[in-house]
Amino acid sequence: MRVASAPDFGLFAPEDAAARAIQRVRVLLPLPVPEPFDYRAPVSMGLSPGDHVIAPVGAREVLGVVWSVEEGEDAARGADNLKPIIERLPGPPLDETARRFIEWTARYVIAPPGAIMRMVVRTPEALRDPPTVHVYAPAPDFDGKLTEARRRVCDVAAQAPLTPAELARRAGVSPGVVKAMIEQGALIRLARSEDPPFPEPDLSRAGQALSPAQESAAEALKALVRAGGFAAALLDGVTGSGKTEVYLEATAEALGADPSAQVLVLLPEIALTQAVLARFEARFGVSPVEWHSAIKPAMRRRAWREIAAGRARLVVGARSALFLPFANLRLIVIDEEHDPSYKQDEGVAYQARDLAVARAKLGGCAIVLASATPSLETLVNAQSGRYAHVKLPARHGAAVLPDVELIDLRLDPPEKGKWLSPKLAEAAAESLARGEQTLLYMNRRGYAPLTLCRACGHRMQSPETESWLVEHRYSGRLVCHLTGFSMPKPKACPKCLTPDSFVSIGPGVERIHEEVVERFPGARIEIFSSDTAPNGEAVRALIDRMEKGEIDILIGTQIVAKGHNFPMLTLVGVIDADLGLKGGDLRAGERTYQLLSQVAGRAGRAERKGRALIQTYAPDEAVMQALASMDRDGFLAAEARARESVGLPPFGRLAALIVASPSEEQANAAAHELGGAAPNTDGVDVWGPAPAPLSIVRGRHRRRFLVRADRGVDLSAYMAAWMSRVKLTSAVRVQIDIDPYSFL
DNA sequence: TTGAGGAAATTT
DNA sequence: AATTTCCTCAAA
Repeated sequence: MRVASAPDFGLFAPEDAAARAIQRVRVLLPLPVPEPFDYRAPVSMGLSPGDHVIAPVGAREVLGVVWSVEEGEDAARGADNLKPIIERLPGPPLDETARRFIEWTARYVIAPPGAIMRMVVRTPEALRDPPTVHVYAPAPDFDGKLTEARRRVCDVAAQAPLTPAELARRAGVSPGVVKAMIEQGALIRLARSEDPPFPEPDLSRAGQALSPAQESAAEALKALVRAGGFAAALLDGVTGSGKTEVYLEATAEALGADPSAQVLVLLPEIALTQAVLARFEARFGVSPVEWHSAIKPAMRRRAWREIAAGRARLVVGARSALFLPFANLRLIVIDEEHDPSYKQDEGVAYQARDLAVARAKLGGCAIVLASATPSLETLVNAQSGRYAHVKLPARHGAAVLPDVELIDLRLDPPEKGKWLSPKLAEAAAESLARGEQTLLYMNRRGYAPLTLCRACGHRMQSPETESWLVEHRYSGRLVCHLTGFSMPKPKACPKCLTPDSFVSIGPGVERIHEEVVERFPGARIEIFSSDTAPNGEAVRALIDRMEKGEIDILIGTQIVAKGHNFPMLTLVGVIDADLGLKGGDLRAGERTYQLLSQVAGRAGRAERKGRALIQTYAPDEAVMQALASMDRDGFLAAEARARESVGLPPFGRLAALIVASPSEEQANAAAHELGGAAPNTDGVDVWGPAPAPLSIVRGRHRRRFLVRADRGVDLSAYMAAWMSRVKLTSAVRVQIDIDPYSFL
């Protein structure tokens, strides 16, 4: 604290000159404020852009990042009114690429930059030196006598310094012995980091032997990596073609480029299992650094610190890993790039796959998008030459395409109250008789999607969203699959009070199970859904039983679509192929093709040809025809033509805007005001407002706009301009979703 | 007046 | 996002 000096000393007091030497720093805080805040800091703090600091905000102290620094007379003027930076944190600064990525993302998704910052920064602890524990090693210069017990403690401690409790336990002596040795100086204290660096990937290991096709694909990707700078590639290969081994070679190439090079592999959240990590470990001798929602805070801190320092070289994570503060990212891999889980719909809405391409561009690094069923967006980019198109044909001996047949439910309907058509039931019986396995795919959890009162026609609905409650018969509850709301199934209709008046309409996996048990008494039948296998352990146990042939018929939701290969599985039956096509979603056809071709692909190996039977009421639909002939490219070409003709993505842009308010009138008023304020621009269509399909969520009434723009239009700028024209009361929330995937 | 309780404004 | 301030309503 400076003491006010007398006027006659002022001119000469050196601390006064020092005090004037201040910097004005702009700090981006992880708060939803529109711009970085200004603070002052002494020049001696030596701040520069990217540095992490603690700054006062109101009564709080918040972690932020220095965005820019100004020095000199101009900067000092008026800076007295600014609050001072409290502290500069040690630890590596956020590099320029990371900072530009935050700005770019904020602009693109129309969020305040601080909202993006909140996804990047963790706690100040991740920036301070890691916590340490005290461990003890034998004192080299200790010359006192050693008893037998003490001798043993020294031997253990000489192997590796340990905590007193560990030393005592491993040496098999009482803690008192160790304590006395410490007091007498026989052991010396060392500090060991609780969060040590992760072990380095071993690049000297050879990868798996690659087929000639894999070899040339790997070579193509390695060439892109070696070239340096931005480059994108679609790695396009069917399941079982060995895509993982190919991108692991590109990973090795990138890591080998320089000793601080980092690689990020993004996977759909569900794929982050031990099995996948094991493949990385087999290749590089160490487990990669993991990043996803289930990682605990202590590991999060450690991973963040090591990634920011550039010491964590290989990171595998879910979509949120894209916002980690990489110091020298040289390659991004997006596995299963078509997977819808890369799209975040809530809060800050973003498509991690698209942001990753932007991140790669900003950082001048390579990006590989891998899939057996690429998204139309990516395929169009590959075909137009913006991305390299690296194709990988099926490996000999791997799963071969099954024979796919459509079952026209109009001509071959199931009996009343049943869901398996005679053809499918017969095929399952044959498969059972041969001792082979059957998979029945039904993408709906629970027993029945609708519970109806026979007496008055009342539908059981979720109180918040008014969507139907799905009956779960095993738990005896009615569940809303959108919000998670659940209630016990009532004894009587809540509307007309008639007891036992409910009828269950439509099938879910539990109902299919009921039917299959009735049809095939004695067969071993199980359900595979997130209800029967809620965690990784249960999933593994179920897959294990299936692999060992302990299950004859497995009834599963889309959880079965992902990567398991069951050698004895020869028949796949899709109960209701039309389910995913309902709702008029832009990508419904694409998603149905991806999901069903993946499910069908579970059937059969080279030595046992598989069969997939797809039940549909619309066998003439392009998706169904494409599935029957397994003609992926034909289907995508038709889909592309259809989208191009109406200017939908990827041949145009889309944005959704949802206004939500607790009061319906307020929501309507806000929607009306927004509707009137929409700028009139060539090449932009604004549709709406309309009540959102989920018209009430968490007690808020929702109104929805959909905006379509030609490809050349800067849709983010359009939406931002639109928003700046209206000032809404704070009770009304507006959510903008650039390139929406969910149309609820 | 006082004080909940909730909406609105503020944070550099 | 997290506080602080402002505002309204109702009881004393």
